[in-house]
Amino acid sequence: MSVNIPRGTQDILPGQSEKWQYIESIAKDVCRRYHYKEIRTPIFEHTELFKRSVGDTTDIVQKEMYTFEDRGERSLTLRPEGTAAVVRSFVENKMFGIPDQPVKLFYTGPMFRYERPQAGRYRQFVQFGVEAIGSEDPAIDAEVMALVMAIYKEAGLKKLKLVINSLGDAESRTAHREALVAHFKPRIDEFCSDCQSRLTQNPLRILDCKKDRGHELMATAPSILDYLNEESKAYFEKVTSYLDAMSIEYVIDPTLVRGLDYYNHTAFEIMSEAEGFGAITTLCGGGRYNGLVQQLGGPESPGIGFAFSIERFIAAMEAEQVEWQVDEGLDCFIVAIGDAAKDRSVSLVHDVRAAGLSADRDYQDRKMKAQLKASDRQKARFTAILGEDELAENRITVKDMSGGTQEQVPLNELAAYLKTTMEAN
RNA sequence: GCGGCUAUGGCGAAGUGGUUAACGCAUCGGAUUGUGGCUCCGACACUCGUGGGUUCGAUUCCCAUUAGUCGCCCCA
Repeated sequence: MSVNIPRGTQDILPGQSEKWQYIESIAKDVCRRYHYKEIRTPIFEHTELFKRSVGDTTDIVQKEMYTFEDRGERSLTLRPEGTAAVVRSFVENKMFGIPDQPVKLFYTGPMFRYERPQAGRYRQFVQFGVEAIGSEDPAIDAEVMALVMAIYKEAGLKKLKLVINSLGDAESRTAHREALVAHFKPRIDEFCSDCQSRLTQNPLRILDCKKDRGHELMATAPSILDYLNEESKAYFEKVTSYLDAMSIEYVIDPTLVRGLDYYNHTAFEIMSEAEGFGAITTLCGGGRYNGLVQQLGGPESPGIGFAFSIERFIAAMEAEQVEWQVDEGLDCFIVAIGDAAKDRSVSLVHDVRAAGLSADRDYQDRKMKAQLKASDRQKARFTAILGEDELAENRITVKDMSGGTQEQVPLNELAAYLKTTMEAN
C-alpha cells in the first residue's frame, strides 16, 4: 500500500496550478495599485499568539488548531488564519513607528484548520489577505472592501454579495450583549443546546443559528444597529457613505457576526450567489480589529483586514463558468528524426528557449508521427521538423500547426524566425 | 465531533456467489518507410480501496477500517 495525501489536503497539478497563478497575479496587481506591500510570516507561530488574538472560546482555538510541541518543548501551532501573525509582526518590528500610517500589507499562503472536509473546506487551504494597520479612518475600511471587490471583478466574477455590519465599539457591544441576554434568557430552554451555551459564551452567535432561525424571539431580537453609540453609528455611516461614493453595492445584515473575537466596528463578508456553489458560500471575510495590536503588546493601533480563500475563489469561477485567461500552449515543438537530428536538436531547443520562447521536444524515441501527435496534444503553435534532408542542407521545416503551412528556415535562424512570425500576428 | 452516499485499468463507467471482469476516452503500434487534428485494425486490469468473516468458491454477501464525497456544527 502506498502512502497517500493527508485528509483534507490537495495536490495542485498542472492544469489547475495555472488558475492559482492567475488569481494570485490579479490579486497582487490590485494590491500594487492600492499600494499594499507583501509581508511573509512563518507558517507556524507560538500557540499563545492564536489563543490571545483569535480568542480562547472560539471554535478555531478550541478544536481546530494543529498544535504540536517542538524538541525544545515549545507549543507551536500551524497558523489557522493570517491576521494574528501580521499583527504580531507589526508589533515585533515596531511598524507603528513608520511615519506613514496605516501600514498596508498583503499576504498569501497556506492556513491550517482541523475540520471535517467538505465542498470548499479543507484542512490546508490558501488564503490571500490584506491588513491595514494604524488608522481609524473609515475611508480605509471602504478602501479595503473596494480592493477585494476589485480583485473579484477583475477575475470576472459577477454573482457576488457584499454583506456588511457594524459590531460597534466595546461600549456598544456590551450594551447589546446585555440586551440579548435579557431577550433570550427567559425562554432559552426553547433553543438548541448550542444556543444555550452561546447565551453565556457569545450571545451574538445565537442570531445566526441555523436550527433556531424560525423561533419567534429571533425576529424580535435586539439588533446591534440599535445599540451602537453615537460614535460607532457615525463611523458606520461614514463607511457606507464611502462605499456609496465608489458605487460599491452592499447589503447591511445586522445578524452578520464573525467567528473571531478580535473584531469590532466594521465586519463584512462576500458571498457567492452562483448556482450550484454548494453549502458554503462565503468567499471572503473581514473586519476591523481595533484592540488587537495593544492586546499583542503594541501601542493602541487600530487595524482592518480581510482574507479570502483561493480554493473558494476558483470554485466561484467554475460555478459562474468564467473563462480562464491562462495560456498553456507551447511556442514550438521540435520533431527530430534519426540519431544525428536528435543529437542536433539538443542545442536547437536550447537556442529557442534562450531566445525567450517556450520549446520542447521528444524524449521517448518516438516515431515522427507520434512526435507530431505529441506536438498537437501539447498545443504547440509551431512544429519544427528536423530530418536527414534538413540536416544535410542545414535548414529546418517549420510548420504552423493551425493552418498546416510549412516553410524552410535556415537552421541557425529558427528562433529568430519564430519570434518575428509570432510578433507579426 | 455527528450523519448520508461512494470505492472496479491513466480517466470515466458496466457487471456477476463460480471458469477469459463489458464498454467509452486516453495511450502505444499498424493501415500511411518523413508530417498532427478524421477513419479503420490491433494491443492494453498476476485483478475489482485495505483487513477479516460467511462459503466448496467472493470483485459480487457480512463486519471492521481507511479514503473520497455531500451535509450538520463552524468557517475561508
